[in-house]
Amino acid sequence: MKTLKIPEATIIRLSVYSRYLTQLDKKGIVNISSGEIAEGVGGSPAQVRKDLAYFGEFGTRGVGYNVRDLNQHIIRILGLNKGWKVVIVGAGNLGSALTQYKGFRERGFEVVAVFDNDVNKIGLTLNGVPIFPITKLREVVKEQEARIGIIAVPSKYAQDVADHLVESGVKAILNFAPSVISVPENVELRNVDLAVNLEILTFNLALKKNYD
Amino acid sequence: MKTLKIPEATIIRLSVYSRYLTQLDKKGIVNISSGEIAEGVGGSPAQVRKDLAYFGEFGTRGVGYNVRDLNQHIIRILGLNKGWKVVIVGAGNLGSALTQYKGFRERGFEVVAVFDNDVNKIGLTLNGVPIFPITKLREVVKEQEARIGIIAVPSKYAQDVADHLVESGVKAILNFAPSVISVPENVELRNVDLAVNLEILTFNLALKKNYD
DNA sequence: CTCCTTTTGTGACAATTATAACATATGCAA
DNA sequence: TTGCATATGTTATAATTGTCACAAAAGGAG
Repeated sequence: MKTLKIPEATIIRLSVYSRYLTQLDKKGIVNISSGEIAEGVGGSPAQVRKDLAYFGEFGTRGVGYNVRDLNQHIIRILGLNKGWKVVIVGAGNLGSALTQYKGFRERGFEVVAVFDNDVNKIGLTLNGVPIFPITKLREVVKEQEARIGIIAVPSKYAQDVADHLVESGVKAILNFAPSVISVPENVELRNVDLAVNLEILTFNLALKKNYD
Repeated sequence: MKTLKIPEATIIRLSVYSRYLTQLDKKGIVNISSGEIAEGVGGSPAQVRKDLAYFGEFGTRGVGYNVRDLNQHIIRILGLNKGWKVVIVGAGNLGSALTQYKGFRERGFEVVAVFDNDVNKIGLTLNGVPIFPITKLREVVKEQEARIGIIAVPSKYAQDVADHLVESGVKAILNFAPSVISVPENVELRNVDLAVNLEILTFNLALKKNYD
């Protein structure tokens, strides 16, 4: 179990495995093989085993894996057993949708606050999550001990918001604004560019010329 | 210019370059070097040149690239010059947000319709985009010649919606539901799992143990 | 207890992707 | 026109990631 240099693709797959295992667990399935996992998520058995092998030995030779047990291991590997608190900046369409997104809670994330400048929104709640003015960011982050910030504001404010988040003590940022932002290297940053995903699709369509 | 086997990472970067070039163009900047692009998007000059080299020679040695010209080339490479029409299935929080997301239009995508089962939503519009019942999917897709479908429904309906989209003639699907779905191989599929992105962040935080 | 089947974990190999180095082309100045 | 500075395009090299094959371990049957 050497923990250095894990491919990001492996992390993404582990996340998918975990989701799948959660499903199986709910169905009452107890045991599963790498081959069945591969089939369930669309991959190869060898890949599944290799991904897991980065972190230890979780199966039994000749038998396979215990669904719940393996899922617990993956959840721990991904750090999801810590109950992360998340703040979202931007209560527009996207910010509101993310705040109410059930998929976050299901995976152990709790959105504790949303921030916006719009005086008409401040004081309201989204699904029970309070909307604060941006000026309260630092205070709330400290008080709630939130470690993750999500940026859901227009591009031109993204860097500014990122700076505020960093200054407030957030350790990881998920940026939905389609702009390049920079943060200190002790802060994790990930960009989700919604348009880019469509562009990859159109590139492939254009390449294969099968769009009509 | 051999068009085979382009790394997906290259496509993602091209998309980012293009966004950056659009910014520069608006600022009136005419020329740029691979080094400046690299600095602007956070990469290396060699990487920028290599990415472009997959598709041709767009620069002038000793000089650099013409901003607008290069951007046009990339836009063409990504297939964005075709004015793609998009339908979104699911008018919940996420579907609504995506429908009104300005970033799509800025990159040449037009959301022409949203579909939902909720009778209270049908007939309404989101930012001018009409909401139809799912039963109208095929008809609208055909009529509008939409080629891209976005899935923004709960996981358990995702596969079903995907089947409907494929049956309606859509050639590419962007799936926001956190579930594994399958489509015929002549249909492009891409998954955007919002929780996975947070999980990659927490994995890195957990690894570095710098979250407190 | 031994053999046989099954499925893991791993080490060797192959493919892919990124980095670096360099030769080539361009523009400018003298 | 020649030489120099600059920045591209490309080839070679390195690093990373994925695939494959197989030995090792477990469980069950005889």
